[in-house]
Amino acid sequence: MARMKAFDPDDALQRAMELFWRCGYASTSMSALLEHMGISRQSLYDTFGDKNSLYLAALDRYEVAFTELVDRHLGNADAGVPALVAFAQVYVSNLVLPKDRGGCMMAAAALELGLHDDGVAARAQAHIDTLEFALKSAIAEAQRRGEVDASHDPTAAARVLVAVLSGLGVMVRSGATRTALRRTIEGAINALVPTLPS
Amino acid sequence: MARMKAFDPDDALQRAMELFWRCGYASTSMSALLEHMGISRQSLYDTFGDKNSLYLAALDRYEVAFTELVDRHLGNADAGVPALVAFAQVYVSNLVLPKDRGGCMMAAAALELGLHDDGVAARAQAHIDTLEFALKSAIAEAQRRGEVDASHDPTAAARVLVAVLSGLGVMVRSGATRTALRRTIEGAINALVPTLPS
DNA sequence: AGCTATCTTGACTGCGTGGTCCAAAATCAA
DNA sequence: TTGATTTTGGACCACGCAGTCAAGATAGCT
Repeated sequence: MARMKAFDPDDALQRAMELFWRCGYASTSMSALLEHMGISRQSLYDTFGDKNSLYLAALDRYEVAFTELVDRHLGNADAGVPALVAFAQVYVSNLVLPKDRGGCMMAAAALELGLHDDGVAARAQAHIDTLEFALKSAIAEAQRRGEVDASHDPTAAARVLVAVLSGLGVMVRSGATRTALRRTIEGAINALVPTLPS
Repeated sequence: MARMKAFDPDDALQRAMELFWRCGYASTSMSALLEHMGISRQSLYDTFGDKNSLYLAALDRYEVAFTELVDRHLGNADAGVPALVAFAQVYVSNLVLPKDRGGCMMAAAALELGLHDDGVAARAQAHIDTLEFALKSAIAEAQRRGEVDASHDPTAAARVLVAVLSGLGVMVRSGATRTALRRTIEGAINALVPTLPS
């Protein structure tokens, strides 16, 4: 037959995601992508199509990783408030860690393109729904386990938490420190899902 | 002397702000700005300098209008929970109204450029500080007036509310409806600043 | 009227863009 | 070896970009 692919498309996509994540869509040039992905121009277009397709693929890859993260922390049926707090910590770390204050790629995508690109808007909406459902489930489970007052509405609390987490993505790019983010999300959890004195 | 300026620089800047608001920085071309501002190329460069300066000026104009809005609702010394709720309503309207789901220009600016442009990051930080301070003051006043339990920490609550409001800007560009936004912010206020039964 | 400062129009310049194409080199299987 | 197929690199294209310049029209002032 013929020659095998010499580069790992998954690695290349990962690299593309990193650059899109840091610089957004419009400000990321194909030349910069080529350099950062470490493959040739021809290979890129053959494997991923045009810039838009590559971006959407990168966004999907981001979402897969995000969903895994959510599942790992909140997927278990017995995930209560401690799991929720742990998830929040990791979420903040992921916002701050990528090199330097990377923020949330999906939030950036929604703000930059959501208004004009239905594909991006749909993905952002799915992202939000995923997060809200996982949070709602965790809160409901916490109530079942008696950690949280049953009078709270898990859906409403989850909705607010999603907004807070989305807001952190904005704040981190405005220069907010890691501790500021942690204080914010901890304050939100304390107010929205107050643990009962046992 | 000489001929008077034939166009109103303030109007022109307002127009520029609208376009930057809707399309962001990188995706807004000077040609599009010329058309939307309704002035000639030369006038634009003479009056506002290059693209970056124009953007920062537009951002400043946005912030001035925003600060006025905040002052109008939360500036009075006797602004309590009702004023806070009213402000939230107007805030949501402003997110949704500009043509179609305009979102928050400052949030978009922070996400698109905050990482690479210190001027933008500083403005976004100032925006957040302004909002947080006004909210904190209103919450503290509400406590003084007995509307809210004094055990709450106004600073912490204000911080979370800022995050929620920032998050709304992300959600609206993901396709969230006006009612979804209102439910979210109302849920946040109810949880963070619960009005005492009188 | 004459002067002067501004506005408008349109052409122009580099430059960077996304995207295509080609050819040589490299690598696999038969 | 041969043939198929991918990789790489560079050349190339049309286009849009931000920004500049010059010439002419227009308006206020003395």
